[in-house]
Amino acid sequence: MTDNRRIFSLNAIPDKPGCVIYWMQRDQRVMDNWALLYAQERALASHQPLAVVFCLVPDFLGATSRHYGFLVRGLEGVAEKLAKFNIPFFLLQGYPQDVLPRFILENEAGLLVTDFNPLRIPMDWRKKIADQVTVPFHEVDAHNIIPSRFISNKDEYAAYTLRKKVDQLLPEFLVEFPALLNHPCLPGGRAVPEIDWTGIRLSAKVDQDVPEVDWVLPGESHASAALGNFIGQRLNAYNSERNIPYSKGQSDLSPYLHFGQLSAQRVALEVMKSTGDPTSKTAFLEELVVRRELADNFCLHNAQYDDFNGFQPWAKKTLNKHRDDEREFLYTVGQFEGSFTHDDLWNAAQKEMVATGKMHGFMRMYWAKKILEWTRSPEEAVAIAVYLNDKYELDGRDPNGYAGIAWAIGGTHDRPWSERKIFGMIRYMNYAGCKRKFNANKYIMGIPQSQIVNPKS
DNA sequence: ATCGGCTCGCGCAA
DNA sequence: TGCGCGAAGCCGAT
Repeated sequence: MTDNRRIFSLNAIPDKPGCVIYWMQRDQRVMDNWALLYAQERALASHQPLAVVFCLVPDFLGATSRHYGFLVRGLEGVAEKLAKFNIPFFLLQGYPQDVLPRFILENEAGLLVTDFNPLRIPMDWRKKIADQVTVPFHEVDAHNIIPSRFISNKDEYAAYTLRKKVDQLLPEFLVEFPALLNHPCLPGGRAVPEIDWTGIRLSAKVDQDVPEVDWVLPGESHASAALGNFIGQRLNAYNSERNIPYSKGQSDLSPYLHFGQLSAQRVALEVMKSTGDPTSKTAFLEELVVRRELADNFCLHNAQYDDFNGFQPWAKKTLNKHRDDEREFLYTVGQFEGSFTHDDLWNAAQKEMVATGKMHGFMRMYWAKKILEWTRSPEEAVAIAVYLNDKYELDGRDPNGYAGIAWAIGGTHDRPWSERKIFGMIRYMNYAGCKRKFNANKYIMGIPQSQIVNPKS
């Protein structure tokens, strides 16, 4: 049974007979998916068919072919896998509010289920759908181990305030998943369509200037293999290697977690089961659980999560005080995008992101803090960091990215430090500090070359 | 090499 | 009301 603390009603319509539809959004996988499990549970209880639907929006929130390719190839695997469970998959093209209500009517649905996403646009879609449909509409948090709406009803001040709640609740929520069952009946109203996957990829009206990458292969079977590889090969050294940007010490699972092709709960279960250095396991689980779920909490409760106005009062005050400080270097967004700063370490991090779709976690902090230092205002810095992150990172448009940028530029979830130019009391980082931690030149020399097509001017 | 101070707000203990 | 504490910081003193 799905824990009812995972479920949130998006409208007050009472139960109705009819098939169950899972509108898949953020959690694009068949296994280990609480939203799908709940939808099947409800369908079986009322002897009804179950269908999964995904709405592919025409411009996908400014995503590029890099993201679109990863998404669509992953969905192709979802459709194949669902078919083995006798669950049909429908791909609707258009905005949810334009295509989903009609689909629900045509299939004479009795219940609509979706997954959880705290970001502005998906939240707005949910609201529009809730206003239009005449069936009960339930959201299931399939992304967080401890459901975001349940663990806290406010914008947590720092990691330690959420960590306490995580430590307390984790044993209740970090449980094995029940098996998805072969579904006994198919919806009668509508034939399961053949989907022209290649045609969909080629016809997408997305930015074609950022190519797909080949170091990380999309889909939940590749995600599962990547998890096994990390636990078997690299988890043991995670604590000592994770902040060395050329050492492959990180899990590299974030693209899978972002697209929901891998469940964080599955990752946590497998890491807990593994034998290995306990310090590494603890350090990894801190990032996977506390940091990741803190980012969802931040976006859920702070509507201005990608904006200067969303910073803490002390941070806004100190940044305001230093608005007119002299900047030694000023760059345009195009100069940042093309890696044309005076700082070879910064340029290397930017090139890594452009070429691979994943900048090393430690470098993301340095990268964002330098954008603050080299632009005219914190507003401009946030806008540039968000633009570049969302365009090039495979895990762009994710709460983790917004929380990370707010941490680096706006001191969110961090503490004040001693006052200095431009930064005020926001934690400072510099080149010398990086050199103390790792061989900066080795990182710079190891970055693949990349080409920017049509940078912003 | 290691340690404390930097500075603010929280949440808990007293 | 006091006190401990906080993602990766830096800097200066020992």
